Amino acid sequence: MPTAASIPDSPDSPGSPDDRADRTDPADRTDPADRTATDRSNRTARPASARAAAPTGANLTALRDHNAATVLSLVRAAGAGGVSRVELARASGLTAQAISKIVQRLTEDGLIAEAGRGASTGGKPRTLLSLVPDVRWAVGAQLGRDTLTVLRADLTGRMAAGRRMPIDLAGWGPDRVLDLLVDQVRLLLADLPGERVLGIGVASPGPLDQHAGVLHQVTGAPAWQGLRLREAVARRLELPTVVEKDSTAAVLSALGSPNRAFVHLDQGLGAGLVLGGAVQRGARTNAGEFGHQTLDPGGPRCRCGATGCVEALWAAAPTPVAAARILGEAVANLVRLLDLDEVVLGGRAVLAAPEVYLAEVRRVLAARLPDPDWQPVAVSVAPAGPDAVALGAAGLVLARLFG
Amino acid sequence: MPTAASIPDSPDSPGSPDDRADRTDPADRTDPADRTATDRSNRTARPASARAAAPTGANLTALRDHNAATVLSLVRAAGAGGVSRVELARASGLTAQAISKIVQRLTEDGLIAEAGRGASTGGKPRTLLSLVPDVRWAVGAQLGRDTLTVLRADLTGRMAAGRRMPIDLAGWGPDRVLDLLVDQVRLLLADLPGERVLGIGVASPGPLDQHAGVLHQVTGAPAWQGLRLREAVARRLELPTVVEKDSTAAVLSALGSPNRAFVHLDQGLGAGLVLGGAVQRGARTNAGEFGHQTLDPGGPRCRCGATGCVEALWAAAPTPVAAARILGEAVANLVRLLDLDEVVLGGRAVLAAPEVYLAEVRRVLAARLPDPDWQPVAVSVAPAGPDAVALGAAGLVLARLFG
DNA sequence: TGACTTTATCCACGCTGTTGCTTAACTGGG
DNA sequence: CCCAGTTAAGCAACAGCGTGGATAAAGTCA
Repeated sequence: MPTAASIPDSPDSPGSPDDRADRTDPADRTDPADRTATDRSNRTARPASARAAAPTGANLTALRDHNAATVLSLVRAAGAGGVSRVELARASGLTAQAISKIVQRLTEDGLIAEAGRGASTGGKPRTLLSLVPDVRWAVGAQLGRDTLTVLRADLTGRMAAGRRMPIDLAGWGPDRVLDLLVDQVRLLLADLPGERVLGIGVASPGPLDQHAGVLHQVTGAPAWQGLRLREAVARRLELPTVVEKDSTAAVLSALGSPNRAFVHLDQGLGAGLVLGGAVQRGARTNAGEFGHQTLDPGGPRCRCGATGCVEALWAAAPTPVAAARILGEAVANLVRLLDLDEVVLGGRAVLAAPEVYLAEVRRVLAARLPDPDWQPVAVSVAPAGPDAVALGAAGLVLARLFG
Repeated sequence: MPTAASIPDSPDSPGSPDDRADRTDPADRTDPADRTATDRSNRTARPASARAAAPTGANLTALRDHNAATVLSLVRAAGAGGVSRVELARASGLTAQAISKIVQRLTEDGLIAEAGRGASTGGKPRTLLSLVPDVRWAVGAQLGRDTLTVLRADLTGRMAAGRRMPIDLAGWGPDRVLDLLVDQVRLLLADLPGERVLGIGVASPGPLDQHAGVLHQVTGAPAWQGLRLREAVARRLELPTVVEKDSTAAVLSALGSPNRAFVHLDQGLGAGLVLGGAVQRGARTNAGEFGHQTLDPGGPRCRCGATGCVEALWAAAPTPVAAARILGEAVANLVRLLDLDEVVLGGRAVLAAPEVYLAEVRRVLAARLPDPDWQPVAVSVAPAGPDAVALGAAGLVLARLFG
């Protein structure tokens, strides 16, 4: 159930359309800088987009940043209760001395602070440390087909302020929508010094090139095709900008298992994947096309042209329970293929009947995966509710800080 | 097509059954040491096996090892042609000085050596470096239900020697099979000094706990249930030992795209996944259960109890082409969900009719994914042929060295 | 032949985490 | 009440990492 407070709708829509060079030719989508120079593998059938597996070297700065992110991440995971240096040392594998130094730096930066003392375990009691939530902020935005959501999140990933308003992505075109986006972000950040804003994450319907920040064709919105979204937003707001597919962003809307999926059932069906602790985007950053998994070759024809896609079966289901069951079957496939232990359900279709989806997905999972080797799988509804995508987009910015 | 030379069959089977304490109670499968101590997340429905996301700290030793592995990996990727220090510096992001130091250390260890000079680009010609393949060896073994494969691979991942022999996994029981395994490995390593052997990787049918190295139930072979396979092998051979599921091991049998799958169609159907450059095992190290993806709820009943599993549909297919088409449909789902750009087909069922599978999978992929956003996907048959699983198990050991 | 370019190394340096030791802070027995 | 024992955290010296500037080596080209 969506427990967190959600954004109040606020219908106002300024924005003046003017033409800028944000468009790119759909032909040259790939960034040549992304390809490694020393790529002389002698395999016969070489995949086209063998993007740098980035086995990149690390220097002392990278080492320090890595350890700082590690510690910060552990402090965040501890929540308001706090953690002691001793616990940080044990969990990170670093020595107590190293932890002390790192904690000192983080404290000087204002990111963490002492938060009381723990019970003594026979000697000097541990000093507890916790995150200072509001020294840095991340902005998250969701460009929906009919809705724009903009919010501000603190370091713990909690939403502090936000607005949601109706738009017409296809009809208005990029300039008007982006101008509106920019105005709303400026309102959110009005009383904040710029150096305390880490950046902005913008979630959009796919497919897109996440790395380059360029949209591909957005079904039914030709004006957006080839838009250099990251550049466009970064230039207007002068903030570090990250672009992400909506369902992928959503998986970062809350902390969770290192092997989890966010199943986003809105106008389309997508899945955001975190596997082995890392967000998975795939070779062309299009991973998570969950809606067009074939679940029944004899099923109804889908708008994608194929037959028996999950999305088509779901749309054709006679009752809400039947629709939820279809989703459950697809989720069972997902869990089994990737060995997930957490599935978060979200998107408007789910939020319209959360109990039905929760119950049916759990039921199908229990039936399809009776073997204890595959249990338990935690199934829940996105705590951020309708803000999950935008909050996850903000989480994408926070992720830079936490490793 | 399986081009590489494959292991000659050699039927001999010593091995004396004696009882050792390699068994573990199936109840205490999880290793308590794997769980983080500072795990006090306040989520309500916490997944049971939220194994340490391991945001572990790094010290200077780890930094050095990481950079050495990075460089070594780049040298390996360059193949026999070699790479220069300058290219290594550019690809790794390290300075030329750092590369020089690292190269010096690696050369002293005998892992790499100079391999001629490149053409001058206007000044002193570059000194080319390449891997010395046979200074270290990795052993790979596949415990099949009816076959034992044991081989030795050099640093480039090429098989140097190996044997394959029939066994009866269920009938013989662990001790006889493991004794045979140990004898065969000793034969393979007879003329090698121990310090040049990096370790052994053992692939087995799943499910298993890869991290703990403990088998779960092996269908039809109750004597193997709960066997501490890693400990048992490590104790007998006194070598670093890694255990892996067969299909997961196979994905490491050759270098390839950072987003690829090895589809292993043998007695069962499994998939080994490399996503984002990392092998994916999932929450309970059971990822890749590809055979029991539901592809047609109205289909025939599977031995797993459900209906319409890929495996059941495949088995029920009237012709080899129809069977290959089923696999193609399942692979199309996989490619679309994870955005893969490379799929390798292997296992005896594929190797029995490689052209049929290759053609059908390619055909279905082209039909199911007409959108250029999803192309090209390189589809091939495992170059290592029947040795893919064992070679991948050896690759698992090599992976330690290459990062 | 000599100027120039590129490659690779030498050496001093700053910064990292580590080690050994000291100080701080609390528990609990006599 | 005191003091031994225990645990937490900081201080100082240190080894090892990659970096930056200078330099030698080995080619090209006019």
